[in-house]
Amino acid sequence: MKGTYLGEFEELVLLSVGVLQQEAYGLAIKKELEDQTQRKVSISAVHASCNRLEEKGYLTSHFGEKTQKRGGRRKKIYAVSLPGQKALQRAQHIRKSLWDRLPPNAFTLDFA
Amino acid sequence: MKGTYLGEFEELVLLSVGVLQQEAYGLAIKKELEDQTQRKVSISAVHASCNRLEEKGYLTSHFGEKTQKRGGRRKKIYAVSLPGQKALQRAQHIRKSLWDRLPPNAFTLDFA
DNA sequence: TATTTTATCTACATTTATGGATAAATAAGA
DNA sequence: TCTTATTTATCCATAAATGTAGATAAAATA
Repeated sequence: MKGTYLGEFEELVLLSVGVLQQEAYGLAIKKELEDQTQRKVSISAVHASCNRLEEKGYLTSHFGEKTQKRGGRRKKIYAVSLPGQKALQRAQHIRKSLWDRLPPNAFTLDFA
Repeated sequence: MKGTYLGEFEELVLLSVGVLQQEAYGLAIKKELEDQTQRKVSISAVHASCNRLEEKGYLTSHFGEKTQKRGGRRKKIYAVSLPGQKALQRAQHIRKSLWDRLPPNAFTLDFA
């Protein structure tokens, strides 16, 4: 089972890339994750995760054009590949199938 | 971020325990996971994961009664604690909030 | 006593997240 | 042009978390 799944953090990174579109590069991904999760995320973790996702074929990347406004190295822009989209779908599907099998009142809390 | 989240495998284990109710013990959890994920899961991974989830307070456990029909050590029956339910809820919520932020046509695939 | 079912333990390899240092690319100013 | 500041990626070493195999022990029935 090791390494065969999307990790949870990886899944969030993939989703963030989908959300950010043309602005999906390291720092922006970090910020998006921090906003949504309310936790501190290290930039190294984001880069490491993106590299791994690219190795796995779930992300693609290209370097952005230079802009007039800022200094700084070019942004490495990521996009979710088709296999990446399928991996997201698969993860969702597995959870949903378990979710659907939960007996009524399995939990005290209301899972709206 | 390390260790602050439910891992993906842990999340599936929690859900399986919710599904199985009174039958939520090692082997049954393994089977449930294998059925739903279509992958091989080692029994050690299940036990290790349950132990860790119990340490984190997301699962509780008690030993089942002896049954007439079989030999064998008593089953250790798990249940999802309230914090465990909240952790599941939180994981869902974070994904949903990213999901909702996806621009239309962010993905080629249809995420029904 | 033997057999079955299950948990527990131990050791380990792999994966993941992090911090910190460094390098590259760019713009702006002297 | 030269220098400096800025923005970003890359690299490295490491700590922590995760999943696994394999051995062992315990509890139960026959």
